[in-house]
Amino acid sequence: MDHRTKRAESRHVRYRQLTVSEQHNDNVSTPDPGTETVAAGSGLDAERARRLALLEELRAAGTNPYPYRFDRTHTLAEVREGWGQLEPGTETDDPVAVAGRVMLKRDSGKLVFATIRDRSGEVQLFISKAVVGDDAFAAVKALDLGDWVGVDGTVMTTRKGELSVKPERVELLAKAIRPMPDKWHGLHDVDTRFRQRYADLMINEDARRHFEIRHEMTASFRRTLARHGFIEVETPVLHPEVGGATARPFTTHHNTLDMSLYLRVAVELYLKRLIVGGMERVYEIARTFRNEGVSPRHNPEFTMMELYQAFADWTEMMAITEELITTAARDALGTTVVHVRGEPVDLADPWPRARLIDLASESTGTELHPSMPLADARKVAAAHDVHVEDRWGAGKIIEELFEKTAEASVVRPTFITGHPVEISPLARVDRDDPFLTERFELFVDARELANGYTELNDPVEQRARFEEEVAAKEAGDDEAGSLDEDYIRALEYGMPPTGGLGVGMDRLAMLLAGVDTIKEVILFPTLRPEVF
RNA sequence: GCCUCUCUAGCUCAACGGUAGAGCAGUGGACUUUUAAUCCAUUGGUUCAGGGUUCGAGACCCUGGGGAGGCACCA
Repeated sequence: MDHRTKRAESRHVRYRQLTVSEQHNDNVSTPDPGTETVAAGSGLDAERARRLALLEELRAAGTNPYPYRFDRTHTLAEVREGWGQLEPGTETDDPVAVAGRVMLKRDSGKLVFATIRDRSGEVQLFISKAVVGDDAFAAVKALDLGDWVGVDGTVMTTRKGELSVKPERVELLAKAIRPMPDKWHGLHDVDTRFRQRYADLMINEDARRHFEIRHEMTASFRRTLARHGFIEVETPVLHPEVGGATARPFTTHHNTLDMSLYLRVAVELYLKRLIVGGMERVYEIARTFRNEGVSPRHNPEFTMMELYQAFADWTEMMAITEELITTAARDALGTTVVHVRGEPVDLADPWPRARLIDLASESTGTELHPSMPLADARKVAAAHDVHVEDRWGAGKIIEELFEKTAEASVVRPTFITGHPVEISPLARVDRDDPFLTERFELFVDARELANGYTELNDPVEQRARFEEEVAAKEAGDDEAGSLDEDYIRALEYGMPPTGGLGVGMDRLAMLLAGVDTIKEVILFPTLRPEVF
């Protein structure tokens, strides 16, 4: 048996039924207690009641206002590609089946113009009463903005040259019960935009564009990493220990195992276990959770791409950082030029490198180095109004000084390098300076976008560094990690020389999309629950 | 967590302390090449919630709630 034929027939039947039911439209004034009460008045409730009543009429006439499928032959972009060059006033016999949401409707008596949109674009429907017939035309007139329709018709252009599909049949694919946001002004209320992302996406072109860019960026990363021989892996989200980053975790509990678990704050320690195991090049695009503040640059859950490469050091990590990001810009935007604070920045230009201690020294006017006496470092901090905890060493104080005095001026892409050992418990000591590490952070527009280093693979030294963290935690630092015995055991099996990198995907998406709040690149940002 | 701002019709926005309004959407009507179609008519409100001041509160004050920005913390 031929399903396709049967389906086409049944669609036709449904359509005819729909048009019959639409004749009820002429009868709204007919006494009908139920309809009368719901149709009275306006406002959201009345509008929903009106459309729900319409649904019941369709169903009563045997029409399903929510049919199961529609077979389309062309996306709207494909229609535009195929027939975009038609001269004004051209009629073709080229058949297409297209589907989309009704975005605009212009009723001019015996003609209705409707703009429909699918994921790929918009095309106008040119619906003629003479072509579709009286009943079907009434059904078209009863369509609401926001309804989904499927159309069989031919391609044409109007006298003014507007590319259009001239339907022979219009099938309702899904009835909208709730009105769309304003067709001209759109949806501005930020609360509503983030809570009802579906409404935001249907009406705001920019919102759709941000997430297309984000998708292209992520897809580009995967392609670049594949070219370099990296394997994508998935490691636990639920961690028995906190580690891999200095951050406050979310805590949860497993009932059957009766154990506390933490939502991961990083994937670093798991990925390096895989390097120990010999996987050589691994990465994870990892949803990560930090129980900290919410701000235009911070969401409690966010996405980091972390990669680890055996036999590489930090110099290779800087090179791949540049390649990943410039390629992603090219793939997502078609250009490597992005805008930072209104100024064009070409990501393809070389990214300067500057040592963190040099920038901090420059901005404070004092030579700073983690080997300096603690008292001197504290003096500089006091002079710059930087709060200092008793347990902090000179390295941590220098980092604070950098953040307070120098970070804001790093606007163009810059690798900040050479972080003090004290603030880099997993990074390897600089081969030329025992107080610094072979580490870098990429800053753009004063925001940290990436962080990478030559990995510490000496299990004895790693244990000592962990013990310092444990001491810090006991001294009251609730962001410090704990001692991960299993990770030390892994290192004891031997981890090859390794370079590692983490990239903040949300922040990179912000840079590419040219937005200044992280909520614009997270589909469903964390919000307090809505009260209904 | 603190400070500031903000919340009015489904959406976008008005309203000096003095009868809550407009545009869009909706409803009824006209129109066979429109482009946010246009034209005529028209429905629609617990002004976030609860108190208070006042002859009178959308507006002023207090408390609470949502959101935004800033600070703190972080990526």
